Amino acid sequence: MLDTKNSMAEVVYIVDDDAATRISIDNLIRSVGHKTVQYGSAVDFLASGGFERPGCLLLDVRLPGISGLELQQILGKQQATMPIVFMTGHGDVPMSVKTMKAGAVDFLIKPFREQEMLEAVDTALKRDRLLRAERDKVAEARKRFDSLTPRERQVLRLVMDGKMNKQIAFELGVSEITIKIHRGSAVKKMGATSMPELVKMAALLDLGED
Amino acid sequence: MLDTKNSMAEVVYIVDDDAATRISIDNLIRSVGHKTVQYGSAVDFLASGGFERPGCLLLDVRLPGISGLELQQILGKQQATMPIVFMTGHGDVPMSVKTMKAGAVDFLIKPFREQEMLEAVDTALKRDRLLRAERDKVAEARKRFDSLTPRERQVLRLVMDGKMNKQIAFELGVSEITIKIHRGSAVKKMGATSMPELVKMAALLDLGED
DNA sequence: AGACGTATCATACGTCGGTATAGCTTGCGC
DNA sequence: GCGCAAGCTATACCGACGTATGATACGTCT
Repeated sequence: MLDTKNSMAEVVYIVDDDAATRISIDNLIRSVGHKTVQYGSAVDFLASGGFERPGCLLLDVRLPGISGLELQQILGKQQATMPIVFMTGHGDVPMSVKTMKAGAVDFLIKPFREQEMLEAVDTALKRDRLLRAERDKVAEARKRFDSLTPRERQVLRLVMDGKMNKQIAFELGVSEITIKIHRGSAVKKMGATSMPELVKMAALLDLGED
Repeated sequence: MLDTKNSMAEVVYIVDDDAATRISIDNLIRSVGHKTVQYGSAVDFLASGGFERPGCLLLDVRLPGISGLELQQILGKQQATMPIVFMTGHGDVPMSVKTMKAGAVDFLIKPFREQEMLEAVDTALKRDRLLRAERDKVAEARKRFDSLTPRERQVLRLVMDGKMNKQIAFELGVSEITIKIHRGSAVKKMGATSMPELVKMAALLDLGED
């Protein structure tokens, strides 16, 4: 019962080249019940593949080899959207602005107050849960949509545009009964049990959007 | 034909207590075809009520009376979400991070490159158009939804949950034909011509969301 | 009292969506 | 060539949806 609440599989990754700092932060984060993993460089973190796991990243700006800023770029180019909290002793405004524009959760100046860091971690983990939940829903919808035949996809798009079966039939130059067949199997494959549910799934896929 | 493209009714508001800086920025912004209005203080800008008009705000952090930071807070508490580009000669990292977290588009250090400023303005205006378009759609949907009777709203919510007329009738303890009546007038009042369209409108109002 | 909006219900009719059954063609891979 | 998925079509039937017609009841505002 030690592992309660929001620390399930979530890991707070700490990447800093200074061992003392790392350990200090590690203790702080673990004191509120989060799991942690430390790395001394961006390369080590990347090699671990942990960036795909649920959690967040506490990242020093200055690092040997790949810098924190570069790591953010690299992660950004992937689908990996792990929330990042930057830490630095020597930060300037343009640097902080750049990272924030790129989606960083926070940018803390060492030495920071413990409370600041803990709040940033909370925000980051919360954001990760939201993004992850959204991404999973989209991925599931995408998977189902990809299982449709080309014709089924085509029909589904027109259905999402609010067109009636007979109109779709006319547009595609086929008979209405054919549309009914395609529509029926499309809906079944998508796993929707009602029109509203289907429309919400389609919205996740940018189908028939305004 | 001088007023083309994206400068229709959009105004770039410049708030800075230094007249020379103001004029310099004003010239720059107008040189690329944007309309501008200058203010020497946050109070003057607020008094003008311009924050509800389409456009963006170039805001000095240091201002007499209400500071730029405070102005951002004030605007944030309203529905007014005018995109803000901060400018300052003496900014620190915590300040820039705070404003970025509060939604600022950019945070520029004087002296800045002209290109930086123009790009920030473009981003800000683009964001304003998007937010404004979204806000208008929501407002329109809200207006129509508010014109429904309580019963119609209730029925519509259940329809958005994917429930059939007969199920809704059972849940509300009335006959199915009654539901059909309410549903029919609700759909008509909402102005939707198809289920997908209706669901999308409902999504804007957080009706029957997952 | 009368007008109005809201809510309720019934009957009837027409449209739309959905499925089952059954048959046809085409193209691809083995 | 054979099997198979995809696509197309027809007939038939049923349930869900929608609307028109007509009616009752209740509360509010004037």
